[in-house]
Amino acid sequence: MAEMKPPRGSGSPRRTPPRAAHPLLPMLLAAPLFDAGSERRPLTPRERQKLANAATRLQLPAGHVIYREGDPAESVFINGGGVIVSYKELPSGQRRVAGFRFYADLFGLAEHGSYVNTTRAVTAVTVFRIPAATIVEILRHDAELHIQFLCKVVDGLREAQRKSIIVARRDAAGRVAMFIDLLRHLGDRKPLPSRIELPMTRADIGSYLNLTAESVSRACRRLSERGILAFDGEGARIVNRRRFEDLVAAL
Amino acid sequence: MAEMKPPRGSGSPRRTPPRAAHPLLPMLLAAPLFDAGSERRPLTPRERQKLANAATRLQLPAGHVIYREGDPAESVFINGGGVIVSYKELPSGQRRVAGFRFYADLFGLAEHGSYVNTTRAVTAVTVFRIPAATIVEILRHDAELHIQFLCKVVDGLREAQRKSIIVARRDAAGRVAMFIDLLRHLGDRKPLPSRIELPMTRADIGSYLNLTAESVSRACRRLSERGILAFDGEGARIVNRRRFEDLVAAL
DNA sequence: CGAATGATTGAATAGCATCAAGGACCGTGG
DNA sequence: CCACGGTCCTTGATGCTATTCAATCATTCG
Repeated sequence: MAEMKPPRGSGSPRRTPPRAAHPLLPMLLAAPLFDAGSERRPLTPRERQKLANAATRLQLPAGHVIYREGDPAESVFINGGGVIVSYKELPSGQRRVAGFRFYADLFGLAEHGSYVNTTRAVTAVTVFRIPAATIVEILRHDAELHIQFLCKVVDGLREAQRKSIIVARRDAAGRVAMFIDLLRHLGDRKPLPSRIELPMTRADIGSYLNLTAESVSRACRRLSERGILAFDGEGARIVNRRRFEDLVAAL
Repeated sequence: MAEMKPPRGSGSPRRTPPRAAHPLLPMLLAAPLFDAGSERRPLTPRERQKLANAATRLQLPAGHVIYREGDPAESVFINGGGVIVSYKELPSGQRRVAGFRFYADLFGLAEHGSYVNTTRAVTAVTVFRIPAATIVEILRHDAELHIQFLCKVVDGLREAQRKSIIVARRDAAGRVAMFIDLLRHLGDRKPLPSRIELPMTRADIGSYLNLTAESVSRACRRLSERGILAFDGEGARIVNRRRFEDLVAAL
């Protein structure tokens, strides 16, 4: 009765290759604060070069832990390609995924000198590491870049609030659909893709959505059965856009 | 069997008076980004004066809507005293409370020139309104204040993440306890208070915690029955600190 | 006093978590 | 080449807990 469902099993770290627009220079993309209508303004080549001069470029394999919660925060990071997961380890040993960081995302902002989350590479990634003291000095002397930085942090705040909205739904299928829609809108792709990569595990997705991996699995199956999404090896394809968007908007 | 529970009913907007440290000047309090050990540095009198010169001071009654989601974002705001709730209206008519803003909190940051949430005064409040163009100009020319601003935004990001952790709990009583603990730690009060004001409605608390007002009510009753908290008119008192902290830490 | 708002309580339902088991895939080592 | 262990995904049966629907009570305001 169940249609052919391509199981996903994979015994090891993921290996989706990162794809970066301009692999050698760090990039930030953030929505502007006050200028209505204006599109995301990317960093200028000069600004990127200024960051690059202060940054160390790292290539890390999937599974690599970039920093741990509580470590002294000596650097901030910019994702140069690939997917990174940010999470908290709870006393019970459980993980709570705070979010995923994609290309041009900023992460590693500290509180009182320590990192608040642990971050781990989901796929192979490129990251730019910038010493904290250096970035403060750069921002102090470059008001324009400072504002871009501020915009990016505000972006992070919006994402956290969007997450709250998603998690507030009670139906697991709706949460998964909204999660996929969230990923779909990342990076400002002009034609919204109909296929979305899901390199993270079901457990990671579930931890982000406040669901168990089992519930995520069941939700995916229901979405398949309803003809809304199709799940293949490491991604999902939107089968019926109408119903998908209706489900996402159904709040 | 149920012990005397002072019901809370109140037919109208709340009227808890705001208490501000220095009512005439705007204030921001934010944890520093990288300096380990250093306490929250408040704004200097000069910085406060600079903001005050650009700000309009407003006194608003409880229930007053400060701005609505989607309005053109012409100003940013600093809470000068009182409690403000920030929420989103969903198509279904439901509300999702994003958070509460207290003294020295910053709010009204836009995305693409529009406000993303609606904010409403829970109690009578004092707010400082600063035109967007002005604040950008100030930050552009005052790197130190700009960094304070950035710290405050990062603070907001942390709060949103803490909310995610709270909401991830399954038991309603635990969520309510963590919510009360969150409020307890606001403002950096030296001796943590054993009584916490709850000027917002059960529905608002529930919306913040992803619970119905009924569930909040039941959770409060259970916390009473277990001798952990006592609820009076518009607040809660910690009866057994040990068990309260155990419950809050139980993750 | 009557209307409105908010809080509380009760009973039935719906939905996810839990526990348990099985299967698919990958890398490794004999 | 193939068997093995590990990781991840899937599926099933059961129990628990918040939601829902409904009713009641308290308080404030006109």
